Amino acid sequence: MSEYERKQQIMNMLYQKQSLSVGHLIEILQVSPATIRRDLQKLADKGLVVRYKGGVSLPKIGFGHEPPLAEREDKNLPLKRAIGEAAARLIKDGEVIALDVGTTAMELAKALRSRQNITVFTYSLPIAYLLSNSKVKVYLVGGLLKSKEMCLSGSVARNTIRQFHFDKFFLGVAGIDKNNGITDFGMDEVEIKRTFIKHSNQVITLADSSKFGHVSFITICQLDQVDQVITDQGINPQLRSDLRKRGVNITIATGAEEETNTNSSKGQRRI
Amino acid sequence: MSEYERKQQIMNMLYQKQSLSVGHLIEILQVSPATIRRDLQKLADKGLVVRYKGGVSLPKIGFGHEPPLAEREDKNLPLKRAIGEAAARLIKDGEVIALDVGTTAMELAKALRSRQNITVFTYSLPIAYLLSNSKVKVYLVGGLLKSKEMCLSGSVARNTIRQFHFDKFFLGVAGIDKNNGITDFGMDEVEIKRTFIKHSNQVITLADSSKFGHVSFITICQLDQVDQVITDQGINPQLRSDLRKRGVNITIATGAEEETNTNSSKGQRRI
DNA sequence: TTTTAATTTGCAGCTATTGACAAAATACTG
DNA sequence: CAGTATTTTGTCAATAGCTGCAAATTAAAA
Repeated sequence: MSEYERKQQIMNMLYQKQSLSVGHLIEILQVSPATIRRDLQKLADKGLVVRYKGGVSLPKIGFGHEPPLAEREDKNLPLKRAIGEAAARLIKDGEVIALDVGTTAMELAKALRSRQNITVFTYSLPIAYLLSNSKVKVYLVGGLLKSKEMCLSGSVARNTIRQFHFDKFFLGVAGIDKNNGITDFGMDEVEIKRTFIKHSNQVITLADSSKFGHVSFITICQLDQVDQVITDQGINPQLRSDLRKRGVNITIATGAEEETNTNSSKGQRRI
Repeated sequence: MSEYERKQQIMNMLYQKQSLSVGHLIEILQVSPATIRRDLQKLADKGLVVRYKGGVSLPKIGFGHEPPLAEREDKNLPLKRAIGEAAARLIKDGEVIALDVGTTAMELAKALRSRQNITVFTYSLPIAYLLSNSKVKVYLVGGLLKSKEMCLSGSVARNTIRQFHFDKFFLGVAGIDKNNGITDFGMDEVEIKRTFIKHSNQVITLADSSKFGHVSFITICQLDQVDQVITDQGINPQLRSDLRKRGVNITIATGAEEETNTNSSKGQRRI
């Protein structure tokens, strides 16, 4: 078995068991301890696992488990995480929400893993996977699977959505602009987004500051159809006041409430 | 064989095996290592494969999360694979089929990865994921996500299914018995299975020999609603003739047709 | 603290890969 | 048709990468 396959298998097993001992891996993969440790070292360098003496585990943030989708690093991730956490605080017990595809929506999903009495509708398979071993009730819309984005689309998807009404829809976007409204690329996804908007009580847009003033290919909707926008501190004050003048309710996610006690005290120190 | 043909064959084999070694490719394609490596280099440049020392594999899209089902070893797996491959041979170009959840259906899905012009409907997320980077068109029904089986269920799922009609439904079961018919456990899944049966032209049951004479909790349907049963050589001849007397059309998958003709020069159905 | 276990590091052997170049096949041109 | 250019393929040597062993180091436990 090649190094690549070994790493693949380690990650697969980790997603199932959350943590693995080096000894166990030696038995399973039939290679020397040194080799396993070198593999784990490399995975840890990429941030895919957390190393501790005697084994590895998936990286943790707060309580739940870290996402399957940790592959590529996104330098805006901390911002997106703050936005996701701010968005999660808007969701009250018992609500039924709709969740868009994309990394920002994924961050919101992560923040929801510790919640209960929440129902999430989504058309994103990664988000459905992420929430599948939590107490959140997950509904997936039907439809044609788009392999690149791993999301569902088409008339089947829209028909599923039309059967329901959601308390809140959390919308991910490519661009938000005072003249051109909310824009995105990808016709299939835009159709789904519009359908969700039509069937939701409140539309809450998740957009990190890089999205402001940017215009993408397709207009999803105008600004007045959006009830609230959540973004990060990086937003240009000029843009912000422009949008506020247009009646857009903008929330700035500070991400101040950092997990100060995450990996303090005993056991499990990072290597 | 031209470079183009070689690349096609490499991709086809990859869809079946997920990863290949350079050495293996040299044997199969009968060219020098340098040539294989150049081919793989070009494929990797286009993002069609991921290169690693000693071989290649299909790129992991979205989440590098292999279904839990694939992981646990199943000593009946070779039998199930033979059944899956036999079932795949029943599927003709252009057909729209429905696929059940479970390991046997998963083997059928694996056998379909190298096909094209096939449309698959399923309520299993692992199967959808497996087929997502192939040329098969994948539709997922909507519904409530059951985290244990990673499948969709409930009235949303049934309503999605009711909108369609399928050429063939491949049914996985827990038990098949001459008196009690086809049985399974799990109310939610059984409801889905029944709905698929109602909307399919042909019902083909996939059942390894251990399932025969076994009765599970819930009756899915009687034997006369099933058009064909595919099983392995291990089946008790007595049971088999009993069922045949009842008009059940039983196919024995031998698994004999091991890759003998896969790479025999001009076999090449499609390029 | 001492003891024990896990990890890191350097080394040697092995295998895969890369790059340069020549040979062969193919396509193009007069 | 011959001759030339272009592309593809194979060979070989140099390089880089992986693995297992064992010694040295470091962290956890008693």
